[in-house]
Amino acid sequence: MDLLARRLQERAKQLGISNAEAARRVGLEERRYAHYASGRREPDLATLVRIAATLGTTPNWLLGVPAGPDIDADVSTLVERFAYAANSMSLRELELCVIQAEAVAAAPRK
Amino acid sequence: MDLLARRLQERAKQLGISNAEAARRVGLEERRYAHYASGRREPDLATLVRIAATLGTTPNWLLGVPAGPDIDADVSTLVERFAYAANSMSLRELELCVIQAEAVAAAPRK
DNA sequence: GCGGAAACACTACATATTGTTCCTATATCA
DNA sequence: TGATATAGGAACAATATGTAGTGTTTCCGC
Repeated sequence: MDLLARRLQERAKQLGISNAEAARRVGLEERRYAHYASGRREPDLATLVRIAATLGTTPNWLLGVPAGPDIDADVSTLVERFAYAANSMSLRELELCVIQAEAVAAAPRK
Repeated sequence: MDLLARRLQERAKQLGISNAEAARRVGLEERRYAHYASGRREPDLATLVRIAATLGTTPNWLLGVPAGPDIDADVSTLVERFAYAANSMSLRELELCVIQAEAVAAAPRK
């Protein structure tokens, strides 16, 4: 399986949507998107960018390019997801999410 | 002119090399690379990644994807706070925070 | 149990796009 | 002048893509 395909599957799972739903959101025909998600075909660059934007990720992540040199890949991926989700929130909601996260970070470890 | 083409030209200039030299470094035939650098053709995804790596950039930059999806200053400040808090969390905790944030973002507005 | 919708895999083919070759032109330098 | 390097145009065979048809499996309401 191709890396892009795995990432598309993974991202859909993260968002809790089916590939067909992802296709609809991106504005592509189901079958066409299914080709990308199965690794049989590759999208052109403009389509890649649109898919990444719609799914709340970046071409870098879809193509398996590490975000930063020193940063932990898993952490930065999760922070990116948060940053994207932040755009769909009101400022107040975002603030509450951050407060909650800071509380989690400050919670005593066992 | 295509964006990728402009970025390739810009990057070559930054590195102080010709397009032909860039082609050699990436390991592509001059003519083929020249097509990318002129916007007449698009590379496949694997080639794009290789070009980006060789030229010391990323697919995101070559495709013009902004570093951070957020634009608002208040939003990016809060995201930064989150990123800082993320360092004090376990990966699992961070993941749960992100899932929670995504759920908030996806919740219907009144 | 049954019908229908949804998701996904496989095949096929006309079309569009690419990789490559051949050719021309300009600039630089020995 | 001759040699070398870079850049780009035109054209064609090879390749990859978009789309359609078909079939299978799973799930859900009745």
